[in-house]
Amino acid sequence: MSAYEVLDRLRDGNPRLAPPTIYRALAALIEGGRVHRLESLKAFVACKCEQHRHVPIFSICKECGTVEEAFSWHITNELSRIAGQSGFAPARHVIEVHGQCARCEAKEALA
Amino acid sequence: MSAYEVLDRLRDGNPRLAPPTIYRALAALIEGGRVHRLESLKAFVACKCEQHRHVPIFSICKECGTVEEAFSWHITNELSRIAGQSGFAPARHVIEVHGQCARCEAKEALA
DNA sequence: GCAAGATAGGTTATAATATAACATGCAATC
DNA sequence: GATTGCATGTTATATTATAACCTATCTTGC
Repeated sequence: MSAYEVLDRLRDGNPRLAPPTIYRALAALIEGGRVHRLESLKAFVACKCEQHRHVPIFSICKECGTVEEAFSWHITNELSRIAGQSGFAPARHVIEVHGQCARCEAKEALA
Repeated sequence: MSAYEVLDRLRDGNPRLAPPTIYRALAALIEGGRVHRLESLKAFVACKCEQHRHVPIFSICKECGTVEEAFSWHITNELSRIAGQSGFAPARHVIEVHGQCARCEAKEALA
């Protein structure tokens, strides 16, 4: 969902709502780990995990737009290690994989 | 460099240049692997590698904006494996690490 | 209680990023 | 030379995001 889609939805009940309000709310939710920003889509998703403090790995279907959230300490650590080789101190990871979900692949195979 | 920074530079020699021209050129360069888009910065970098067909891992310094490009088959494969667990077919990976580069850390330690 | 400052959220305006839609020109083909 | 197809130019606008300022509420010391 883009920030402006959120805005449109909330405007139904609250017609004076403006973009900064949305962006501030999203910033707070992201801060708290309840929402993630999908950088490559300029969009936002609710965090689906119980534990809101991991590094998320997103699989994004280019057909239907469905987003799956996964995580892996192994990848997070390995990524920190590689980035850290030149003395870089990692603070935030962005990991997104674009492709096609199982459902859309099946659909395409039929056609 | 943002698309509009590129535009401003090229406008010096070519005042009628417009955004779609820049975006089309960038799209072609990205297609050819000569340029990458930094999704989390809405910016573009020239690919510094000889071999323009790998999956890049970017380390982005939040102080000075310097971007380092690395790669790792291990991470790429592991990421494909994890995304693929639910039948997802990976096509494009976005891997970006934000943090502080060695130089900026040193500078901060002095201050 | 009340003035002074701090803080959160509202509001207006605009900046920055990106693309749609249409126009033009040029080359290849017939 | 007309026709068609493609690349690029051009205009306009859509989309995403933030700056700057305003207002109300809360807070702390007096």
